[in-house]
Amino acid sequence: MERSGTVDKAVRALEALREGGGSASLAELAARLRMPKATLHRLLASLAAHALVEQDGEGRYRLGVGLIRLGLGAQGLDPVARVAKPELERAARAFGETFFLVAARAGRLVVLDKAEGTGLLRAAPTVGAEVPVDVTASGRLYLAHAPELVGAPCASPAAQRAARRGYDVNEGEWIDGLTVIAAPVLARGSLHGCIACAAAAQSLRGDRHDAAVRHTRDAAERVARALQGDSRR
Amino acid sequence: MERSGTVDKAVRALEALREGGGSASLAELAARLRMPKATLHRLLASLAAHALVEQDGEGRYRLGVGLIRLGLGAQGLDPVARVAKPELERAARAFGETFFLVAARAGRLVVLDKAEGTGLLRAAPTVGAEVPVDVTASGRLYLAHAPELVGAPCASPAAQRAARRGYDVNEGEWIDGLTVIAAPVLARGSLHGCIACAAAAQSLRGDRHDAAVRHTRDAAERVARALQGDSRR
DNA sequence: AACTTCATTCCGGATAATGGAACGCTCTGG
DNA sequence: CCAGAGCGTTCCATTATCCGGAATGAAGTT
Repeated sequence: MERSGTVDKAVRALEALREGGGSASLAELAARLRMPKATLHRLLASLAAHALVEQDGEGRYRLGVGLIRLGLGAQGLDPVARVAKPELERAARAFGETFFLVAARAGRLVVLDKAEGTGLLRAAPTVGAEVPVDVTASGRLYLAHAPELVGAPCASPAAQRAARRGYDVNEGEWIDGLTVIAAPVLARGSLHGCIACAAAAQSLRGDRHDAAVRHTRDAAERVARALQGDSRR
Repeated sequence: MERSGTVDKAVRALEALREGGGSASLAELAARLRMPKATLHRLLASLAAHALVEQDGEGRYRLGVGLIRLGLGAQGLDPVARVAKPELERAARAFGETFFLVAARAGRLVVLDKAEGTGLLRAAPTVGAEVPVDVTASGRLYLAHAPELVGAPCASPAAQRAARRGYDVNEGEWIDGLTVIAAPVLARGSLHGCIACAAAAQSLRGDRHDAAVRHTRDAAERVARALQGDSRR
């Protein structure tokens, strides 16, 4: 697959700017990316013309509002993310913990959206971040229902058990102290994503655990029903 | 300011993909952008390598998850948007109408974030979209407090009146039937943005109008206080 | 099996990206 | 008050690489 070196460099600049957090000077960025200042400056000038990057009062560069428009556009055009958003917020408000949507895109599992809980101690996943397949509840549901979407040959016994039960639980396998409960969004015979509830392990004991399972499965089913009814593909 | 033609074309492709809504084939995109298919294909190959675009099962292109990460990253890194988000949601939930955040970026007014109301008839601004300066409440507040940020020489009398009052109202000047109430976020002696409440004109009569003003000014003040306290610039 | 339509690859030529060096500017400290 | 360091920005000869019409191969469609 033939590529364009110029575009590659421009995207690397955007990602470096994001990882840096806040703003970065041209010289800093050039050093981090090992690019000549002149080259980088030309790329940033084009990105700035479309507002994908901006410069503050005295020259430093940061990500621009054009990216917000494109990013929210991508989210809004995604059928699953669109119908899941209100359900995530509803669940987060009702239960007080963080709910998020995970789906397979380009062979990887990513967080498509989230609605954070209300507690002082709460899970805060990064939207857009990748999630591992092997050690997560969402990953196992994908292994069982659609292994080809995450580049896996077949499902493990544990994954098949989770699929039969209709949800899966992950207690500290992925991140120590974090419990995640995930339920599949199954519509028109295929898996469109997973709704997951994440919280500190202590917050999901006993009754709270059962309630979390209920809220998660309920939200996943609502999203599935909305997808069925939605005429748009 | 010297630019890179290659990067310009790549960004134009992204924006065309967003405006098209949903997905587009290579041939469609090439026709819309008047680019040779081979050229466009090379650009998209690079964008796809970074997940800024994706291809569905049979070749069609759409915006990718990498853009969601970059876009929400840009929003999360913006100090004003970050502290305003919970206040927007709180106000929208409490009052039931749409609240949004407007700020000047690169000499233009743009919607940085929003929280939609609950009614069936509700305002739904596009995050990232530009807002005119002359015919909006937020625009007048900018004219009065920081005309240089929106490329204007001086403030009109109407703008100065709005600034003295501490908020401004727009009834149908911008969009027929739409009433917007805006209040400035003033911190450390300068204007960082405007919190605005938007609804159908009929929904903001009498008591509701006064309540909307109260909620809007309250939210703006909370954001301002959060900005003062926040040590990060 | 002929035809259309699609994404993708090829390759010689010309364009436009490259990057080291120089510029103008604002600080900083002697 | 000026030398120096740092910044973003511009210059320009070189050449890497982007360009794009044409060719390819794989699906569908008639």
